[in-house]
Amino acid sequence: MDKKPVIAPKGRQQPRVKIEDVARKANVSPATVSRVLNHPDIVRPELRDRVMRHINDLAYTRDSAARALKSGRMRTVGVIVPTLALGIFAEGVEALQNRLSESGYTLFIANSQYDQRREFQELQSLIERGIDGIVLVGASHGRELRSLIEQAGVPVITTYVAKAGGGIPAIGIDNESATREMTEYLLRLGHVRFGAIANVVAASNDRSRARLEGIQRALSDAGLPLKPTQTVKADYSLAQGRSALRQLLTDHPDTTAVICTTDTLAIGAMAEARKMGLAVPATLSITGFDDVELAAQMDPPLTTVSVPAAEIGRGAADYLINAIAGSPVPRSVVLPYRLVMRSSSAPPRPNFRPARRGRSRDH
Amino acid sequence: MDKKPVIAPKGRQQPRVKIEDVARKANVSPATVSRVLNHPDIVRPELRDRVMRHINDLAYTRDSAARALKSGRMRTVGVIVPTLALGIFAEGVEALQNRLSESGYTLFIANSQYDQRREFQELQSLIERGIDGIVLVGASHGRELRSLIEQAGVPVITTYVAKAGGGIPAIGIDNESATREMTEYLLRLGHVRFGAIANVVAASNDRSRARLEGIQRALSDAGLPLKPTQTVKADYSLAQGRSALRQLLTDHPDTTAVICTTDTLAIGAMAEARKMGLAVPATLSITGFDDVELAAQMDPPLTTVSVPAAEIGRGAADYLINAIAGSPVPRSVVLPYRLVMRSSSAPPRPNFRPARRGRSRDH
DNA sequence: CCTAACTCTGAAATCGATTTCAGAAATCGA
DNA sequence: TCGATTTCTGAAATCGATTTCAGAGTTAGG
Repeated sequence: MDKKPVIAPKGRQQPRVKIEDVARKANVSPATVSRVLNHPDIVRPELRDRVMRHINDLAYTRDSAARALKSGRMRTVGVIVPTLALGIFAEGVEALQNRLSESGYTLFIANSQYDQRREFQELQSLIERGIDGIVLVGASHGRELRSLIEQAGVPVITTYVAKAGGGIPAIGIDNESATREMTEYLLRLGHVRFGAIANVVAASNDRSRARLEGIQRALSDAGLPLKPTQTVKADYSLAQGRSALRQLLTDHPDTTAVICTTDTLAIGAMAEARKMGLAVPATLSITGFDDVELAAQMDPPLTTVSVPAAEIGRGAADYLINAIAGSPVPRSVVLPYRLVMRSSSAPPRPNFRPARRGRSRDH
Repeated sequence: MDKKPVIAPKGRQQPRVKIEDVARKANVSPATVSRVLNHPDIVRPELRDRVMRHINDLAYTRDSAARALKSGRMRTVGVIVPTLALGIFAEGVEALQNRLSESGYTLFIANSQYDQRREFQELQSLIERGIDGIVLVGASHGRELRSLIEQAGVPVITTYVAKAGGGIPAIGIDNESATREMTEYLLRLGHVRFGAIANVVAASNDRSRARLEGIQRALSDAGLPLKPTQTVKADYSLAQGRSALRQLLTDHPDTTAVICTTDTLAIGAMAEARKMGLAVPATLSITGFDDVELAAQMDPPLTTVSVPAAEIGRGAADYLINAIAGSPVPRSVVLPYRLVMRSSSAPPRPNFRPARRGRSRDH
């Protein structure tokens, strides 16, 4: 007689209430229930309330699959980051998610481990899922990835960089310019013997590559081009920062300033410097990039570049929300970075000093 | 007259290739194409290859909405973490995502900012999305949240804790036992004047609360119960670790061991200790919890408890995949933590030393 | 009081893939 | 060679919500 199983064997206990159930209870058609939910203003208030009551009574929620199928919109956005282990990305993703959530979107997350092939696969999976928008990191993507995006016709934005090729809009900072400024600052302090530690091992890490280029350019412009051995490549671990510094100082013991493309590397370098008995900044100035929470708490506090990760995340969310809605969107957004001068950097020891306007500290 | 806009204003350019298109090209029925994709083994190899070729030619991908509608499975899992800013959660989420991805699942991510109301809202949104499984953090959840889960009939698992109430399975470590062991270790070293710094400000942070209880229990058992002023409550920031230590030492200048419920707090405490001119571990032993990457790189390296975050993430993924498939699943999984003794902890200065078997270091 | 102009609601088609059911083709044994 | 299995494929129903189209009901104007 009654069709409801007394107790479902294992799976869903209730067969899930559907729009038709609500319609029957409320003595209206499914169409009306749908209207109540989607266009409340075109339903007679009295009727609307009655239907609403039954919706609540039955705790009805519409099936998003059916909804998506009919409407063609999933109300879903995907993001692919290299890794979540880096606070800078975690922060951006968190901001992204928060903003999307406010607008009724949900965020799919995936990570590529700095591997372009994996990025492509994850993107494929996301597109199959019917996402309405996609957030990427950086400008270096395979061409097949770009064509996949284009073919799918999904709005996309790439983050943490100021511009990306292939007509993809970007939101982020000008990485090269940031390290260029940082390098110029160190030059002004009077440094002449530089070293760079860059996590450019991963092919897709164009942020660090741009940062390295910023360093190189500034130094070339100053007539102090970096020799290959003055640049140590690393991945993004703290331990690599340590070994990189060791190697750098082995090759160039007289280095007075080390510029790292990441705070993690810089913190590793500082740890190693301490272990080697080198005073920072008296003997060696060290700078980082990202301004992670720890940077300010180091001893000495780390000079670095602050990246507005949360703002990038929010901006990416806003961009996609607008793009999906068909609203006009900016081509690209360049956000300001901020050089944070702390005490891990100082003029070099008064030795040979071609400083233009460096003030000596411990004269 | 004609309803189709000549050129889509902005959105999808191609009408998206559907299964029927593939079927027509390949001269088979949609059913066969579907079978090729879902049960390749029941289709004649020759035919299967032919269909496959056309699938690739047309770059066909099935519409997940339609798929989900028909099958009732979204192949989607949701996770709600307090925050991604903590490496320990980011690591777990990353492992979770990787494992899910291997099995064709996609991960929805949301964060609660340690707010139970927000957690509930995010869960609601995820459930409306039709997720097949949900991952939570910790055991403290509102009862309405639990009933929502139950009513939705969605498999759930909670993480980073050894057990949770309300019949919810858990995968994680025994937090209380871990700090109890840590405290006992410090007792064995000969410490008698303890302090604790715990991030128990957020009501929902039962991990840190359990850790604090572990400390308290061990000390009570040793006849050295912690006074209220020997416990400083904090949130999860590094800066709070600093101020907490300062406050602790203001109230109890003779403290010789400080146990923190988080590495972040411990690192903050170490920074402050250094600033105050206190030698670690000679004057003050400090311990943390989580074993973040930085812990090992500190000076001195931090004694802490290693939490298998990646394993937790993977385990949660496996649990849900099985639960969704209807396979038998374990009730709960308790993973081993690992006490990592590094040099931030040592016997107290030879002062008054009731050590049972502490070896003196600098005799 | 009757028709015109609206407003509101319901029936039914639709989105795209999956799967049951049954029939066609192929394989096998006699 | 013929019928009995077995294997494989296709037609059609189905998942649940949305939305068009048209008709029912209501109000207003003449």
